[in-house]
Amino acid sequence: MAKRAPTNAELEILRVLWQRGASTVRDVHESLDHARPVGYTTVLKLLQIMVEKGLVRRDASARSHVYTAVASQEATRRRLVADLVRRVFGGSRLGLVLHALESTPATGPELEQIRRLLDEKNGGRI
Amino acid sequence: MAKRAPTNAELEILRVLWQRGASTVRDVHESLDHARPVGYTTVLKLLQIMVEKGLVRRDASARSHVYTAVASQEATRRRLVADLVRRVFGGSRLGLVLHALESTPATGPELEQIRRLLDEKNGGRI
DNA sequence: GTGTAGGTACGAACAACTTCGTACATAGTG
DNA sequence: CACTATGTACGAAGTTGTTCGTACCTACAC
Repeated sequence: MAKRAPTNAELEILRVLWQRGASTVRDVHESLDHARPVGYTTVLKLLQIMVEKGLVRRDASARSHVYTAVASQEATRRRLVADLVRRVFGGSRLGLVLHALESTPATGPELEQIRRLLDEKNGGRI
Repeated sequence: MAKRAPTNAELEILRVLWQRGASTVRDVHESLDHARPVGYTTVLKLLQIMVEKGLVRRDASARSHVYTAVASQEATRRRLVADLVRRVFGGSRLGLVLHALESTPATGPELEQIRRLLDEKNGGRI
């Protein structure tokens, strides 16, 4: 492991890669949120850095290199959530859960979904 | 608002202020986690910056200035969790809740606590 | 062949964070 | 008074993240 967590700009690029799958710089550049325009070479540079960090893999066999996310969105979320838990909740994952539950809108279907998940967990344990 | 979120080093200082209440630079410096030692003037500088950012208030009436956290720990947590939800879960707070629940250790008492909170929320509605 | 469109590489600049050295002020002690 | 201990202020350097300009390469159309 020892991989540094993705930064903000890197996360935006990863989001594109997770959604589109393997992509060229151009693909990523065009798929990026157009609300905050960013230069083509900026995306290129970021992807190069991300290769060095081990966040993406590069296939350079074609003229336009093709990039793929190394870590899954789920794994990355775990990583980032764990960081937050450590930094902000003193390492207590339960702390985050309770906090998140408290400030979550209590619409019926959502509560249902949560309750279902809880039941499953309970079912798993004896 | 428009306040920038506290950085890592700032969070560590805030943790001390929340725990100890109003404190001098020396207080904070000594209470800081000694695992990663940091210079006295570093803490001072950080506190000065935090005053500018509006993260802490300073009482300069005594020779040793006294600093107090402006935002509560709870409010700061809300802020940071909201940032994470935006950056990592595309703004879906429920996404975070489900994620956090899934990767939370399912010890009995904890599940109980969560269930109780859920019941309260339900009671609140309707 | 020549030119152009589209590609990569890379250096440089700026901003934010973090750290600390150094300068300077002042309370208190002998 | 002189010295020391304890404060604050501030500049500056190192690091990381982000952005982009510029240089250079090459496929392809004419």
